[in-house]
Amino acid sequence: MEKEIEYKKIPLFEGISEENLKKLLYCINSFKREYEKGETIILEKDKVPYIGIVLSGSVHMLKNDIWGNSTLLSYVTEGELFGENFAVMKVPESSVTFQAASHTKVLFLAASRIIHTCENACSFHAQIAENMFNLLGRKSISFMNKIEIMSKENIRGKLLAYISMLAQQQDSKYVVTPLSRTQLADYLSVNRSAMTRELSKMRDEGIIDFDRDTFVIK
Amino acid sequence: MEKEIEYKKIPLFEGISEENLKKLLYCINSFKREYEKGETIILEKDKVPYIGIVLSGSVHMLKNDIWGNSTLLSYVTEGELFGENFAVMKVPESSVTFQAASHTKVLFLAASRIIHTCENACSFHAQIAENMFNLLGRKSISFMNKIEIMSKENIRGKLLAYISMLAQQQDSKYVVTPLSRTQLADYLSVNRSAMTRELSKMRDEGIIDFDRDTFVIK
DNA sequence: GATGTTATGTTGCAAATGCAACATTTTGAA
DNA sequence: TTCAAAATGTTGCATTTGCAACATAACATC
Repeated sequence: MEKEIEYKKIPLFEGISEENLKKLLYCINSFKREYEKGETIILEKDKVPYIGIVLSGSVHMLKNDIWGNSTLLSYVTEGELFGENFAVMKVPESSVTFQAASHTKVLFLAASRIIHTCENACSFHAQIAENMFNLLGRKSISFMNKIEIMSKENIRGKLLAYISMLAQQQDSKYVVTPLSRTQLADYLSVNRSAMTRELSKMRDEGIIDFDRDTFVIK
Repeated sequence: MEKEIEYKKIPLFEGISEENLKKLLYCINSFKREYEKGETIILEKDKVPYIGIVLSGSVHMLKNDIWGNSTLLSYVTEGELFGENFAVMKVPESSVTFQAASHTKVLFLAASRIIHTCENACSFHAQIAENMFNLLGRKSISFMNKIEIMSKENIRGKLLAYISMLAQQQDSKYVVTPLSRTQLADYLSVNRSAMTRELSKMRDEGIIDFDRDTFVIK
């Protein structure tokens, strides 16, 4: 059995002392649940007034279309949130399914208790709301980045947009990608072999150079 | 000169009475500014501790890559927010440029005054925080939808994913799209004529039917 | 209604991409 | 180390897509 992540390492709890966290977890109606591999955590169309935090294991986010085809949209690992986009809505209905990818422990927090400050307006309560804003903004920005990259007309455009984004983030012309080739092709939604072919072409044309996980912009 | 949108029609201010709104706007350090067409509102890498609301005109969101190419990412019209994803971050630095697309009036609100409840914990202050959570969640979900659609391997897949999404939202097999063909091709990041060609093929194969802005799933 | 403008549909052709099959390299477990 | 599994690179070929050019339809303005 995998160990649970320490609460102090969870980004949503950043800046909250351990004693306060205990009180807070009680105050915001938190509860834990475990799921077997493959078990559904939240089903499409479910009401989700809760934000989930993965304590151990991992969670897949799936989307079913009206013909019944299922697509893996993303996955959530230890310490990360899921369902928060839906939970903060006025009508907190999920449009995706969350499923345990392995044996998984989840901590649920009532979103309304984070969105609305409590009567006693405790400082740590304000802190978790602030952290929540942060995380929502961060996720939105990463979505924006992906959309910007994916909207490029061809594979070369996507690769250049991706590398450009890394260069801006890392502020260098030597950039390191956290994704393997297979993962990168998946992220860009392009064929893996077509992608490596394009990378080779770009190297031949002297636009970029690369070695393993490092790209050089010329 | 275009008229400003009424404050009560701005989603961020929903549920706040006019008297309270006046106090609130003062409390959260709001201020108005006008921009000429083409004028830069927020430049990439700028610190943006403010959330912008378009009162009249419209704003373009642009992204520059490291080679200097500029891409139009989206546009923001009357009553809508911009910069909020960046403003709610701990380090509120924009990674995009905002530019007035026409003569534009903008209302700025200090994000920190929305994120942190004020000392007197007024109810309308809590309301705007709640609205802000709502809007962030909503934007995130619309990004997710777009990513899901764009990650389909080919034009047919994208069209089907788009139509499926509409069908789920409208809960019907007869769906109405708010986008023209040209706009839809743009949204899906595909060539317009290739898209209409694919639509015709799909009709020939009996998968869908369509007339103007209505699609029928068979 | 006349007329110019924009959106939409159609098609041939060139280019880009996906696919499959295979060689090579890297990784991880025993 | 040794071996199997997974990741990566390469290439020919079929398919898809973008592009350009054009015809037609819808729309707006006078």
